[in-house]
Amino acid sequence: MLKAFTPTEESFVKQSAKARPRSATRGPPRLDPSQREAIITREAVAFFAEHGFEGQTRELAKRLRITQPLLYRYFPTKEALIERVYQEVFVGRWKASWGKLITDRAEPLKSRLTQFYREYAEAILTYEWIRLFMFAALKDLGLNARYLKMLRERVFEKVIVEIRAEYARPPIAQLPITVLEIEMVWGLHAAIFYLGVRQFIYGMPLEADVNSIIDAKVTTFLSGIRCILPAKSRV
Amino acid sequence: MLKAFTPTEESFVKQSAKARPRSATRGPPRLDPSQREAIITREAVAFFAEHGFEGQTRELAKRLRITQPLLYRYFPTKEALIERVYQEVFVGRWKASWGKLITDRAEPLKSRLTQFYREYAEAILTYEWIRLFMFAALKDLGLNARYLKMLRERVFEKVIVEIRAEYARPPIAQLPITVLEIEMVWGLHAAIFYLGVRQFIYGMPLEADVNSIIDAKVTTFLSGIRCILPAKSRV
DNA sequence: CATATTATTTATCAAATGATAAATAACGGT
DNA sequence: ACCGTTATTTATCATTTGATAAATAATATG
Repeated sequence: MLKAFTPTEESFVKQSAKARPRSATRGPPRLDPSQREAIITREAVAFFAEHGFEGQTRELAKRLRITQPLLYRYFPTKEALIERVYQEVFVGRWKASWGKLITDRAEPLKSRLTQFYREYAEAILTYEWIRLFMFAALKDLGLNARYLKMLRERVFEKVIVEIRAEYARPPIAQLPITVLEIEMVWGLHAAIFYLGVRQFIYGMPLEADVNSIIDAKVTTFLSGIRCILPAKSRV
Repeated sequence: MLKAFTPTEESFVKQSAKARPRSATRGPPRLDPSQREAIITREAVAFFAEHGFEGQTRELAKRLRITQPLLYRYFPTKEALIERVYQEVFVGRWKASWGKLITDRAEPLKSRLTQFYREYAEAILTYEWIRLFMFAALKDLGLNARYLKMLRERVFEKVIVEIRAEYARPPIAQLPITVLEIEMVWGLHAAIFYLGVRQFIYGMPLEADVNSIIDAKVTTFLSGIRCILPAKSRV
């Protein structure tokens, strides 16, 4: 049974003039294509996050209160819809401001890192992001390789550059990033990501506040990384 | 032991007397049921680890060089086969000796922890274990909830008990395990598990030796946990 | 109101997929 | 060497599932 559509949903979109009292069991009438597409995308994000990409188009359509062939008016294939979901979540939730946040030496290093990881955690520690990322990673290595390459370039390497500068170590142009350094940053990243795994894949609610955990992890990270930085440059 | 036979393939099993030169394109003839079942299980572990549990029985059969209906002679349903895979990997690779290893106070605490996590890492940091665990977790929360409950009881709590004892803190019967304590142990566990995620889900080879990483993580863990242990008991 | 446009549905296809039943053939016992 | 047992295959079913084409109906426009 189609549960009578909710007020919070798309019910009021495009109910322009006549306040048409549609038959209650029926979905909304002819929506504007751009609206419909947005609605489909939004629901697809939630749907595939829950069921994985093997989730069936018919079930997705049912959740949308539309028929399954209508999906194919907006997306040529299921794969195209999934691609759109990727864009929406992995690209759309990346904040362009993060690069400058990390490298803004007007702020103390620790507060920059804390701030960045708080924002990053807020972006990725969601049911959708974590599960979709894991589903995508298990499905094919390509997508995640791209994402993690970006993460390394835009975050990991920048973080190490800043740390080197902070502690007066040789710049990476002079002494390339070491395995130990990158491993430390991976460790910090892993700790935060794993909070999402615990919550949204293992289904175990976190007992502590995320921001406190992040603050603690960043502190530990910074105190730990001093031990493995390369020797000071003797200028 | 099931894996006792055959270095590489099932080719030589049961080629008893006559050394029958079967047509090369054909699979082996009538295998002993217990052997066949073991072979199917072994291949199913690899197959589902690669493709997830939506992997198709026909493709699995092809890899086994048998026909698909033969699978149903050994396992009533696909679900039963998956259940067997769970058993084989998650139950079968758990070592009963770990409990005593952790609590054996004849050994120093640090070497006990290092030894345990080295052995545990050796068991779970495999393509099969990591991916199957993640597939299972994403599919339904039930299985992993069971596993993680076991992990908490048989490892996490024991570790905290040992640490409390080592540093002369109140026993957990007197002062229950705190959120911070369990969070620290989770963190250590996460770090090790994430090594597997990087390798086998993200497809990024590790640049450092696993044992060295574990030693370092255990060291960091032990130095970090002293700060968050409850106050000493004043007896 | 009449008509064109098009968002949406209905009907349906073809391939995939888990599962079953009957036919076949390899092996062991006598 | 024969024969019964049974491991294995062949043939096939019933759903499921991504996708397409045609029919329907809501909206805009004149």
